[in-house]
Amino acid sequence: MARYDKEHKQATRQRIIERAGRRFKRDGIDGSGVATLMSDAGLTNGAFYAHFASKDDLVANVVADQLRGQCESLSALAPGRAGIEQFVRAYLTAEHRDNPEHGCPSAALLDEIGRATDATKRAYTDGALTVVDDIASRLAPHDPSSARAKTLSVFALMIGTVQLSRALADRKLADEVLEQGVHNALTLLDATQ
Amino acid sequence: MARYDKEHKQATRQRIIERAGRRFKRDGIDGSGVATLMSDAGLTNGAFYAHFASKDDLVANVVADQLRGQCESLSALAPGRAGIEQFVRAYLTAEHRDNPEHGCPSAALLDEIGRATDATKRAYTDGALTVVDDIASRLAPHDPSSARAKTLSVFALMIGTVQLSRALADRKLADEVLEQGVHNALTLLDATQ
DNA sequence: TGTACATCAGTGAACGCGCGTTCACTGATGTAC
DNA sequence: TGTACATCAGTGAACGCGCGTTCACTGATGTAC
Repeated sequence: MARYDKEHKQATRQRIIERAGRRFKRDGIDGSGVATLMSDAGLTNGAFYAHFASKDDLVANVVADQLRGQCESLSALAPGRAGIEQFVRAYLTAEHRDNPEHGCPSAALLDEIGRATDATKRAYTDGALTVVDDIASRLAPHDPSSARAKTLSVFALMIGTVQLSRALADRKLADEVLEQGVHNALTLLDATQ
Repeated sequence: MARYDKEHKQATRQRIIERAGRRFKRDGIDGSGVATLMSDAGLTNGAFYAHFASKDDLVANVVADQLRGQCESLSALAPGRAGIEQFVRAYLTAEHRDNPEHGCPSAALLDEIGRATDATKRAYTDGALTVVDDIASRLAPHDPSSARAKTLSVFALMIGTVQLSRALADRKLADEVLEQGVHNALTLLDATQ
């Protein structure tokens, strides 16, 4: 049960963070207990505090990790505006709406993050800026900083759209909202500010 | 302690619903316990089940009530597009961001509503459509149904913007997002689809 | 080479607490006589 | 008019349960002799 090579504990920690990300996105942060999170990672509750100082500490780490993952996935996109459009269209799908556990952490958790600790909000801010600056640099390679606010705002539209689509009990209406979201996101991206 | 006129119990029920709305918007649904909700209404926990079948039942009623309130507040707006612009500008302010308990239920709770019971999602859908159809009829008095999807999408932008602004630890950036949100919401409203 | 020991990731029971929910009871008031 | 009773909104203690957190312990392995 012990004396593993020194990467082992790190790997376990990372596994807890990744599984917790899925669980949080599915059931909410307040809706996910430590015992469940540890069981998701194939461990028992007692081991949790060998890896994290508190649940809040885990939350901040999960938020940072989720946005890091989102940022990495951007590198698979086509360069320039085509890649952004690809991203927008993939984001605003019924598949994303219906599978929050594999989706965007912002769409699943943004209002809970707004009520979270400062450490979590800071982790969110840093991670979101990395994502957004990556996108902004594709949109306006010569002046990415001016594209930052615009990109953040388009991102807000995308987040709100998926959340709204998840909350609507009428499937047809929920699909319409996604479709209109694609149209509006692209309109804003192409608007000359 | 009893034998009140028959409106008394209804008034108490309504008071519970209204106070619970504020508490939910401040601390989240999962973050608000029944004992706290009743204490907010000046009562003790035991009386709760004389008014509601369960916490879920209260949640659905609160969601319906909150959207009804939002809809009523629309009647104070100027007629036509000017009223909509007024609404958008009031919504996307630091004041709204910093006082969720008096603000929009969608901005505070939308991702939790997406994980709630079907009854709650249905209450949300019905209430949101009433709000949105009211706005759509101001935008396009002769063809409100075609403006519905567009209005829902602008509403999604506004919701996402306030949530993002609440989650960002950098105040200046959070303010920028609101400002850009106003610009983009108005751009979309004026776009000829 | 074989044995005794140190290490330490993980176990699992327990802590006090608040959760949603139930229920026997209270006590102020309207009604009946 | 005065008294006994029925009503019923609200009380507050208790239910079992899961929460976040603590801690004495386990046991497989690497190291020392």
